[in-house]
Amino acid sequence: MDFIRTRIMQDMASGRYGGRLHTRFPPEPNGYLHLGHAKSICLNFGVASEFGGLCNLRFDDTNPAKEETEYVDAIREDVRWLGGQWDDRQFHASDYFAHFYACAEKLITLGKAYVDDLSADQIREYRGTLTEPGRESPWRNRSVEENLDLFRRMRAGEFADGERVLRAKIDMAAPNLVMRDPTLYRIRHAAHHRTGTDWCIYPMYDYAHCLSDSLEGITHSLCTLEFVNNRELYDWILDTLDLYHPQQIEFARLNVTHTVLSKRKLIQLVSEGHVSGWDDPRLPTLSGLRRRGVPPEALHQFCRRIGLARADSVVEYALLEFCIREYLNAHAPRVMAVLDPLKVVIENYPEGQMEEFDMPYHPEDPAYGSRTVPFARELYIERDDFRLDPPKKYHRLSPGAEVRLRYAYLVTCREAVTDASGRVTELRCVYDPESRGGQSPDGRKVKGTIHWVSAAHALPADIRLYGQLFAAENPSASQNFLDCLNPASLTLASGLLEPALASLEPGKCVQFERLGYFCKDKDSSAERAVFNRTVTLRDTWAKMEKNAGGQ
RNA sequence: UGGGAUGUAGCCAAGUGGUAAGGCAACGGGUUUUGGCUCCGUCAUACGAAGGUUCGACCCCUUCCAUCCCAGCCA
Repeated sequence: MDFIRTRIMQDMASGRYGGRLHTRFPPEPNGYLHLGHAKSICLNFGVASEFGGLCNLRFDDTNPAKEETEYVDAIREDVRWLGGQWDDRQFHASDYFAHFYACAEKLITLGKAYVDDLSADQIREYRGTLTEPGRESPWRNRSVEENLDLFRRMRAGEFADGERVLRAKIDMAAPNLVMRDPTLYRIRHAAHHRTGTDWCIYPMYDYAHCLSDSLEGITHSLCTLEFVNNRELYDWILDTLDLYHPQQIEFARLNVTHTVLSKRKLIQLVSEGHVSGWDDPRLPTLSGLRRRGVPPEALHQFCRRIGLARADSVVEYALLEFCIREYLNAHAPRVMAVLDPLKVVIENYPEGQMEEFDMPYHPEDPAYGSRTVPFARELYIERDDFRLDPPKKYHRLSPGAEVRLRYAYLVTCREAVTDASGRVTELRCVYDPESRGGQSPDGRKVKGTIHWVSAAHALPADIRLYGQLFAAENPSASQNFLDCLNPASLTLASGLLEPALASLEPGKCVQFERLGYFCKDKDSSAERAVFNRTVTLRDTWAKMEKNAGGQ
């Protein structure tokens, strides 16, 4: 049990909020959601359902310059995909602009806020530094009447952008810089994606967030660690206004190796064309992960396993891969596909003959049913499943060696045909007719089993093989994170699929046996399917070879 | 340098005075018609460091060290 759930249980037991639990997921609609947001979604919606509470979806749209409706729609889709249920509780900070304004007038009346004529640069100068206290603005002690008048005129549009701001009157010598008369409102003559030109003054995050939480009756306002300093202001505003007061609790944000989870960097990757879009399967965006074939359940497991604490941490990408494999192993139908084809001719199999094998879609779960797969004299196998000069412990095909063609027959390689350059172009094999289904008729041991497709029946397909977007473990540590971009993050292959795959719907995930999990992409056409590799299978053999090569 | 937060294995993370959970990774082995899955085993004399309190300290106290956050009219 993590510290937040522990605390929620205590609060519910003590009746602190009348035994209620109400959280919120408050994204700013200025970009797409990513893995870091998944952690927050799983937390906020998760605790709500675990403890019989509610979780609101709230768009923190207080900055008209950055926010767009496109992002609102994308965020809704992503949250829904992850199972977040907000029912009729989709809110927007912009819904509360009138309330925020009224609270601001009250703060002024209380003598706790003032209109400042200082420029942005001057405000910065007056703020002081980490070690020196700030100085009070010359406009700090205006009368309530003058402040009210000025603020109303700000709202009426009488001033230009940047001309004045509304500030809280707290303490310019506060050791916490957030408390040195923070800005509450700024003037922005800009159209807001929801309120249009109704307003030309917009509230700041610190001001809007606590008031939104309070208005919605939030009990536990969960946010990331960089807001620890802001909690003092959160509390100050609510206390000063004497309003219902939720509890802000901070947790460490998620970091994952080999990727970036900063909105700024993600926007840059998309806008500069380093990736194909927000849903590029190499991106850690939820839409990218979805397109890659990552099931939402895998993300839930991931969020459960990464834990929740207050220490900065970087989770290894391998853990995400583990969670993806874990779910897909149990839920993805098995099929056969060859990504790097090598032709095989079964010399003793009659020309023109064809037979069909019934193969289960899932070896451990009969409920997945089966399909038939055609077998004929000419096949394709994976080029990597043959070696002219096999290393020790190589269980696959090589001259004279026998392997099992998955669910079909045992075959022995008689000859490898090579071209002038020495490249193997074709394998001449013989099969054992007694081994139908892949049985060993006399109990002889055949260690290797390889996948295959019938040359005459195979479906061509484009396969996108994705690797890490960044070669470096921590791209953000580099001077320019773009320098860490992995040039091999995407490689294209022309594969051959077993015919049953013709009817697979886009968005569905399957396991290409012995290769990995693949998701049919929306770019697929009737003539040619496109598959994205979600994740490879664990490959113990590749690891053995690599370790042996290192010696 | 002021304030705040955090240090437990390669990576996460429990433990909150009674003698270091769990997961990932790694390594070894069994099983296997996926070199997949699965199963079994190994993996911190040690909790940032040094002192102190205590019968007993990861836990309490003191000092120190390291890392992260804050000087937007961003969130």
